Amino acid sequence: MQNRADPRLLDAERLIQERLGGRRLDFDSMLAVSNIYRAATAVRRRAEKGVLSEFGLSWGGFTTLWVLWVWGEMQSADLADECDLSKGTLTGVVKTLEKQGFVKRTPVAADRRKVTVSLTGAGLETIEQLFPRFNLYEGEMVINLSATEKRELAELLRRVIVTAGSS
Amino acid sequence: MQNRADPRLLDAERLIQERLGGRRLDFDSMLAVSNIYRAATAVRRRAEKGVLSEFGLSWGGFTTLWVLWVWGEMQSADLADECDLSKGTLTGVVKTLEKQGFVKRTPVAADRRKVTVSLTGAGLETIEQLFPRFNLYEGEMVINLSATEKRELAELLRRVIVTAGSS
DNA sequence: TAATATCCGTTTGGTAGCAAACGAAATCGG
DNA sequence: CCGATTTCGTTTGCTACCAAACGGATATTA
Repeated sequence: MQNRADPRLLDAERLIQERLGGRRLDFDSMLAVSNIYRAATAVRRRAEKGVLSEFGLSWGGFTTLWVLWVWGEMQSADLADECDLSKGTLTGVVKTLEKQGFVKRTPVAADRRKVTVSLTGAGLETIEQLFPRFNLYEGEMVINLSATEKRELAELLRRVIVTAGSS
Repeated sequence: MQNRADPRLLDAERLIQERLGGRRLDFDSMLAVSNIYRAATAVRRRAEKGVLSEFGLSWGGFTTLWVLWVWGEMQSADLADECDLSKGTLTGVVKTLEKQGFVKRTPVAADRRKVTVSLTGAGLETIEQLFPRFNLYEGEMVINLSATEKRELAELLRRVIVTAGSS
């Protein structure tokens, strides 16, 4: 374990080990989990400040647009699920996107409790313009990883998602 | 690349490739970045629903308590920095923690613009009880990773943090 | 088929989070 | 010194997010 590889982040980690080293703690898991969260925050902030703000979109708004683009028209509950948002939150996100003209809601005739959400023309145009640029940002953020490392990272995270997600 | 390793998550990924495959996109980066975010959400939710809610703490509140535990009394700006929160957000988190009696704010005599934040006795007791349990949760969430893989994951994420964080 | 239970999206009430404006306090320049 | 600038933490206004309560619509069952 080359523990001195990156001088920028490990100082704090070493301090923590000194402070808490007396206790029987699982440092490997601690560092893995806390870095997941820190990385996610950094990535989100960068994307929001960069591309997304130009289009007036939050991370959640972008995700919703993107899911609708890939999957097409969707029922509200499924959309919430796919976007990994509670249904209450999704209502708000869709409301905002509707105001912006990116999305439209359509009542389902067969079951009047239900609603489907779909992209408008403007929404489609926006996501088609936006996504390639977003993807460039993604590339920048993992620029220090080789292709193999990216796949490795994705695979390791996949396992965490499965474990942590099955609450 | 064994792309069929985990049947649970890859279906959507394959669909995406089918839908977007015609475009010249960087899928490796896309999957790495989006999995970072999904993993972070899963991890946070699980921790909040599990241990943290028992102590009436949010993720941010926990982080703040933890940082104060490791680093000791801190000035507000440094604390915000270390917790990776804006100073405005930190004011709110500290206000909540203060209400709960976990933390106290002390004006700095030498510079009356400044304030230091520190754990109260109850705060210290709480984090000392809480952290080992939180750490067990962390362990559970990466239970499907070997020790080497955990360190690998932490290291890959460290590089992402450095790149994405230097905005 | 009427009462009950379940299901669906929205609303509500709360915390969290950010950026930008703010006001008080310290520092700097002349 | 004294005015202008910078540096703090807080406040403000906004979006996002969740859980739980809600109310209308559909299913179930007796």
